[in-house]
Amino acid sequence: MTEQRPPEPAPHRPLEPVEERLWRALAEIVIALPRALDDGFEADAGLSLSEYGVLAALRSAPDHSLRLTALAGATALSLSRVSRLVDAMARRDLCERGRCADDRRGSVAHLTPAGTSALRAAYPHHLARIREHVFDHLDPADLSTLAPALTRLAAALP
Amino acid sequence: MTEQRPPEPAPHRPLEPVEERLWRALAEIVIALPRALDDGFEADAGLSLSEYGVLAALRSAPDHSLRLTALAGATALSLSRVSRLVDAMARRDLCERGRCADDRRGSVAHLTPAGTSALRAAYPHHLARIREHVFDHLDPADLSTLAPALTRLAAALP
DNA sequence: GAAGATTGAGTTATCAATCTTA
DNA sequence: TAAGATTGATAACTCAATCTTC
Repeated sequence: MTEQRPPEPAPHRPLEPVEERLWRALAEIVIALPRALDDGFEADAGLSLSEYGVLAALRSAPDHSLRLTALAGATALSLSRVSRLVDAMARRDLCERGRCADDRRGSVAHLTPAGTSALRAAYPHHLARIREHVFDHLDPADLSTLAPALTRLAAALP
Repeated sequence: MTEQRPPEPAPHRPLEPVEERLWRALAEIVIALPRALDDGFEADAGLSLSEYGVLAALRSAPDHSLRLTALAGATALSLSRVSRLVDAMARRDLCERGRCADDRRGSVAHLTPAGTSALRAAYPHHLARIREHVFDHLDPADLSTLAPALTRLAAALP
């Protein structure tokens, strides 16, 4: 009975100190960063962060249009959230809804000129808050480690 | 007129490509990670992530008690959210409310034995999800860069 | 039956106003 | 006046059920 075991079953191994520190920081970031970024942005820009995300996703899509499912994927929002959000934004003429040509189940959101203007007007405010709350506190030398690591993390999320 | 200008006023300088990649990943993480961690955790553990955070904060506090403002700080939740959450948890006997001895404005939350049990029972589930959604996707060699960088980021949040 | 989308119902989170004590 | 906390109103968000089309 001298059979060798692996150190410990992976899912139950407690966090190492460095993992614990990372986890605490990440937990605080996911809770507090959206609040910090949103705080004042809506007042300055007339858009919530989610609305900004929708406009930005449409802006960079072919024909400035996306099906709702694709929009949900691009913004990481849930489909039902996107459906309601696009409704509200269409009422404010930031985008318009349409039916999908080749698949009649589909709904498409399309960027309007007013939406383009709103996005352009909001951009400097958005940028300023990202710098203020994120990049002003990061060492430029760390970016080349952080970017791929966080990208892998994000890619693994459902 | 050959006067030299700084490259550009900092708050308006657009994101560098590496910054853009980092920002996109971070944006996805703050939106999708809480969902991913919460998904199933409540069913497995009988606690929401916020409730888990409250219990964990109380557990590591002197006398297993914290004033609500301190609890809000420790969990990164808003004070009003904490007030309601502690109410709901007290109804389930996970913690109890008390008045502060030396400052009669203050409310204190105190961990109960049932709260301690719930925390202990939830811990392995919590740990498993953190490993599954975070550390399984990070290179251990990056941790020593990531941990301090994210800690600085978190520390700068309001 | 499965995919895309919508909707009703319920939960979670925030804001502003308020109350009490310092 | 300010700090700690609570609460009513409201917005954001999710879940499950549903409808339509594939």
